[in-house]
Amino acid sequence: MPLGCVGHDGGAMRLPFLLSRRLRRAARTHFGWRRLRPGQLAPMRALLRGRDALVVLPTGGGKSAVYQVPALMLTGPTVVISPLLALQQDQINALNNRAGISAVRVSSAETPGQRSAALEAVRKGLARFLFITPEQLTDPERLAEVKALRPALVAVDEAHCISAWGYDFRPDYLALGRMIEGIGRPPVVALTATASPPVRDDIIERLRLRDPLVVVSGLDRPNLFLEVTHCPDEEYRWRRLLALLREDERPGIVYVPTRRAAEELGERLSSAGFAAAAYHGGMAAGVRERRHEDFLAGRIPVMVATSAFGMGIDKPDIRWVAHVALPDSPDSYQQEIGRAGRDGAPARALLLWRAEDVGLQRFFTGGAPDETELRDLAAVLRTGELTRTALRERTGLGTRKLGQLVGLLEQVGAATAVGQKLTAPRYAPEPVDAARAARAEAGRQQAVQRSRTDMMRAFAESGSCRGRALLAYFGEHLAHPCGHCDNCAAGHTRPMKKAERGPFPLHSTVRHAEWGLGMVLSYESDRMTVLFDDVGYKTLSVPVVRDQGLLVAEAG
DNA sequence: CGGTACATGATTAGTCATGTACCGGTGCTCTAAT
Repeated sequence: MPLGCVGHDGGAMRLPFLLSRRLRRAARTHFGWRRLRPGQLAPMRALLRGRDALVVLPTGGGKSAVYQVPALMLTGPTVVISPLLALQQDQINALNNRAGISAVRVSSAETPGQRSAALEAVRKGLARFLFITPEQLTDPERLAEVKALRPALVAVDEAHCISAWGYDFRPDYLALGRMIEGIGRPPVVALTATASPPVRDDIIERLRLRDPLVVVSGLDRPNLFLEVTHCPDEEYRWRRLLALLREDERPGIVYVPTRRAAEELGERLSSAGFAAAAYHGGMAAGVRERRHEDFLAGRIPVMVATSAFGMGIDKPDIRWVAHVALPDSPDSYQQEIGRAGRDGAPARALLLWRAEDVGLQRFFTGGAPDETELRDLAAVLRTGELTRTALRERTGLGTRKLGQLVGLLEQVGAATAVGQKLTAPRYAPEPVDAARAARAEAGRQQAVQRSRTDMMRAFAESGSCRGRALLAYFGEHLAHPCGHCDNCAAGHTRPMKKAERGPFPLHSTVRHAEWGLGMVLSYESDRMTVLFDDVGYKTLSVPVVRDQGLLVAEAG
């Protein structure tokens, strides 16, 4: 057992100074880290005291340390819930390379024998970290095995996946809160590099965090120069990309919206004499792995990729990130450009966009779910407890669609999980009402997603400080121009005067007759941006708001 | 939702306008055939 193990009620827990000292000592002894930043220490102290935490720290800001250091001071193993097997493997290797620390995992990549060996190692105290995916925890047996290990801490890595993937892609993410309760509900820490206010709310609600300490730091990246160019056509976009490649050092990442674009642009760049390769989710696992490694090792200096290339790229010297299409949201944009310049040296983020790019994002957002399919599914759920396979047979729905519809019905109280089976809860609404409510819920989610795309476009079209606009989106206020964007460099931006602040304080709550409650995020010349719970981000004219009394201040 | 690719038709030689089919991201897991 490592030095300085403590229970949640240890006397020293109440003294922040002593606690910080012990955390620093543990960080030095076990990991060789000489200092911890305030954004790391505060959540670590919270966890040791038994309090939940949500930590938003940029890539390379030492997120893993936030759970790893307290993990070694607690009397029990830490369960790390992490979305990608490749990412898990990297983290496990990193931990196992430290003397005296051992991490294992349970996933589809292990044989049943290896899985029980891993659990046994944790049970005996030989391994301190157990890595696992949400999908594994849907198995009640697996859940019970993990619970029996009596974990002292749960870390949810890349927690924004709950919001980004839970609703339509990996539905098991939505049930994480219940699963964590199922393994005994120790303190929980959620970690991510980027989370706008609605995403934070989603994480807190979905994980069922209790009064979490929320720590957001380092969203502004002064060494990252933000540039946006509107491209009237594809030819112009290509020429601007070539100019970037000729001017700038490697390595760099070009983000494209489709798999085909990744392959085609990769080829085209190679033919133009650049050492470029493509990366997307449709490639064979072996090829993907090799390209990932080659990029990390510097053998592929330019990667042309879809959003599949991202999490787990632990490379400090990426000199630029270019977007050859408008990202679906500032959330994705921030996440993707954040991979550049992690070493602190100057780096560029170049967005080459066309208005035509928006259509694809609209498609990805999806349309309204079918009312009849929802109603039929809701009715079938009322007949008893059924597996997903049985549900697919009874309704004729595909795996993917079934997952989406079940997720929606769960949210309106018309579906619930019992072990691995699904059914309607006791007081479930009538199928007709359930279907209507589920459609409304889907509509709300899609409205919020569309508003994110609108904000991304507004960011691209903006003639004001981009750093400030991006931070405002994430609910942070920057009084001065950022000084690291094209508009600042062109001298278009200046500090905000008091008079430019509008009629409501920043971050105060307001009510709109139609859109309901919202939070004031920013003022920019005579426009203001408000984030509404039900419809997402909206930009309003301050004079109109003033003259027509569109918004009313609300307490809270 | 909107772009691209290709077909069609009006015409008498290649081109152009219009119509239409098709496509589009992110990963876990288990199973069955080699």
